[in-house]
Amino acid sequence: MTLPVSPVAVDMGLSIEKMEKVAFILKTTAHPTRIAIVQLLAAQESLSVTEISEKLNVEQSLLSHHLSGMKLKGILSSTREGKNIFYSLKMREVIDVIQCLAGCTFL
Amino acid sequence: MTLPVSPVAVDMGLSIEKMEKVAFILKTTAHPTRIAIVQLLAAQESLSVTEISEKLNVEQSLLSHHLSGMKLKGILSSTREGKNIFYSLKMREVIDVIQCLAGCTFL
DNA sequence: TGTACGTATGATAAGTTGTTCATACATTTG
DNA sequence: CAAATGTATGAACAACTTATCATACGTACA
Repeated sequence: MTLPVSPVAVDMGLSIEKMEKVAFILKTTAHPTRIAIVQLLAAQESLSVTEISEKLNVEQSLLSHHLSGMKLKGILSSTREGKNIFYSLKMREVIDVIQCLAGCTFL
Repeated sequence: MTLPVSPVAVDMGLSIEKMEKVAFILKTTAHPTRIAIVQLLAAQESLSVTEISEKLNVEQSLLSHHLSGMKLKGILSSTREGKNIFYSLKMREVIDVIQCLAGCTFL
């Protein structure tokens, strides 16, 4: 899981540490449901769990697991408003990452 | 693993199918060693397994598994030259994906 | 206060990925 | 053709991720 540190590897633009962080973010995003969540929140500023659940047709508990994981890892943020919890995109860069790949003609 | 298809979900910029493909590529890239491989091949055009193994200080067999996975998934390509096999980057878009995230100030 | 609604959490099952090791295959060279 | 070198492969296991279920928590409102 971690890259063995070698003197040579360090000299490569990205530090070992940064590669690990990038991998971490990629991993956190690498799932169809989570990509859909990002897409939704790229267009909407913020949405409640129920709204997301309905739009994506994903069961509440499973969605909640995805959302809290993404929050934990800094991709989303959330605030409560009464009974609802609204999620929104914190790390907006992931939109670009997805757009970049989505733009590939061969996909 | 797959996103349940709902009429609403379909109307979101990226099709379900495309989200799955994007997720697939992200997953294939989401590992420190594989990010390092991409970084190396972004700078070098092509490198043999031994060269990569030495630069990254990763054991031959493990590296081979990573490389053939990435090849299978269309990210790398390879050609034999004598005893050596040279790998190079086929899907160059992944460079941008990594660069994009690597550029995040907060990482 | 109790009931309903929205959301989170924890356990567990199921599936996938990463690692290691031993071994096999391909190519070159003696 | 045997030995050496470079690379791939497959099995076995460990580590992680995803999905599901039951249940708990927080808030509003009768």
